Amino acid sequence: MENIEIAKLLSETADLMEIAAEDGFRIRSYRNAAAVIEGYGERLASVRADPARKLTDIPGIGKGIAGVIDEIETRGSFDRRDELLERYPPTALEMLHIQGLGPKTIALLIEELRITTLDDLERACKEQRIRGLRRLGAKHEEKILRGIEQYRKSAGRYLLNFADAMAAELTAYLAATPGVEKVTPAGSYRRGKETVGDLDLLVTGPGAQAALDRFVAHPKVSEVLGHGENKASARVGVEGLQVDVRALPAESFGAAMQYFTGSKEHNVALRQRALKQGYSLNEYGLFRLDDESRVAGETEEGIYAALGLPFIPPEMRENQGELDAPVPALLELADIRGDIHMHTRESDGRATLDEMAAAARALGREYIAITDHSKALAMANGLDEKRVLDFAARVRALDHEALGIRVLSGIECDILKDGRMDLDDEALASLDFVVASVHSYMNLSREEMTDRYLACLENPYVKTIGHPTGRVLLHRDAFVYDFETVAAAAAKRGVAMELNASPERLDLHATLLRIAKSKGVRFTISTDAHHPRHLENMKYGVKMARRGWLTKADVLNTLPYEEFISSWAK
DNA sequence: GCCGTTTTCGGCCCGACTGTTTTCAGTCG
Repeated sequence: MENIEIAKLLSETADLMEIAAEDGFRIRSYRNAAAVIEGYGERLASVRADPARKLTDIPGIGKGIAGVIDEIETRGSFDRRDELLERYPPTALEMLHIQGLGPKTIALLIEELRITTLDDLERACKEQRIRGLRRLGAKHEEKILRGIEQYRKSAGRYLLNFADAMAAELTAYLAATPGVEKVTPAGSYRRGKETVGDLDLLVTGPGAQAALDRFVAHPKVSEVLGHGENKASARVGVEGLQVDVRALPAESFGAAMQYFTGSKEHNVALRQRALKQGYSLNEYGLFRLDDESRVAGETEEGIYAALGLPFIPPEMRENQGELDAPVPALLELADIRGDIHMHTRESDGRATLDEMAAAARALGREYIAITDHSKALAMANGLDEKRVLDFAARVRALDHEALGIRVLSGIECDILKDGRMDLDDEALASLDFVVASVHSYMNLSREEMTDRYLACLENPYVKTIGHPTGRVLLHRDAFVYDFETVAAAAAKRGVAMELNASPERLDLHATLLRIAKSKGVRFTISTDAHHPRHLENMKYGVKMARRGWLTKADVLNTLPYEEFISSWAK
């Protein structure tokens, strides 16, 4: 079994244990073990197979969990999980994803009202049966209904990194079929959308149809939805992502790529343009209207060129003016030189400064900023003024030559409710780089939140605004405030805005990037890594930047170290 | 459950808000 699947079983069981009100520390151990396993660089199966090694050598895994892993590897589940699943319906796990519902309330709902499905729960709220329960009232009914709505809205969507991993695995698998010449993902995944509903893979070559047969036989396929000559469709993995694989002839491969990459709106605009020029465009090619002869279709470039257009990068294909504007030289991953928002064990990260630096250097970064949380985030063990000063001195004393990478001392400082910084000026002045972020009071009124950001921009030490809208994909909506006013003020004050590259955030998103750019804002793109492997998420940030039409010149951490530092001088 | 040791048990576990209370449990970050 894969590490990720083992981790999932452990964290699900931790959820159930919470509903069963078991010991909190034990639950924590399960969660911690799940996180460790998910991030472990090697399959647990190979550790188990090696007589010279033990699972308990892995920090976070002791005798108990090691036994559980053995059980999982031999029979796919373990006793404690099975017992809990008999006591609680599977929906119990789903209910935990609803904002405002926690384990105690869920246990109460199941025990007192026999609620087993989301529909049950919705009905109970509407029939005002929740308010009869201990400690619960009318406000809870409203809150739960809102939570159910939000949850349903996000169901069936998947984060880009999840789609990315699945696309990589299936593309490699299909490409290994004899006679397959090309396998290319299309759809919203190729456009770099932050969430995707399904995954489209296009296959060409004499072995394309054999690839369809191989696809439906893939061990991760859980349900075949359709399997014909030219298309196979299936749900993949425990998560149930729908994947469509299409077999295509080489002569229309480019047309199919264009067609299936979308967006629908971009394609409509492109077809209208073709008609005006005397052509018809469909998924088989570009054809002359008069004699129906094929003009292009083998490549996407050929189609755009025949229509008198430059190649339009997939990330721009949203019908947001891309057919009428010059195509900018979009940012590339290779342009990125620094990663200037990340965490270590000083607050809520999982690795040390040295480990983060080494991982960043391995990815080719020239500089990083360590930006742990400030003290307002007590749960993350945020730094107070004294710890900040100590940390700044420690970074100054580092041997950057020996590290092979420049390390900046930084902080992700909380923006307090009224817009003041969580740390005093002396502490902020001691640091090289200050990211200012909102982590509390997220439901302020539009005016209050706007004023809060405007006040924060007055602080002379703030260099960039971290994850400026606070959205968490599939989970939490963006804060409400006057973005244009704040962006204009940031530009005026010389404060950058962050594009947070974490696949759970991707904040700012494309539309806001373009608005901010139009106001003169400069950007930083950072991973907000809490683990060395998160540093690789930079690619998602770059994707989003491209969706926002950003070029190298818009992004400060494309600058060489010395220029990056001096770019903040006002 | 795991971990660490001035080792084999005791520590791990913060702080604020919300909604329901009438002094606090539940949830969230």
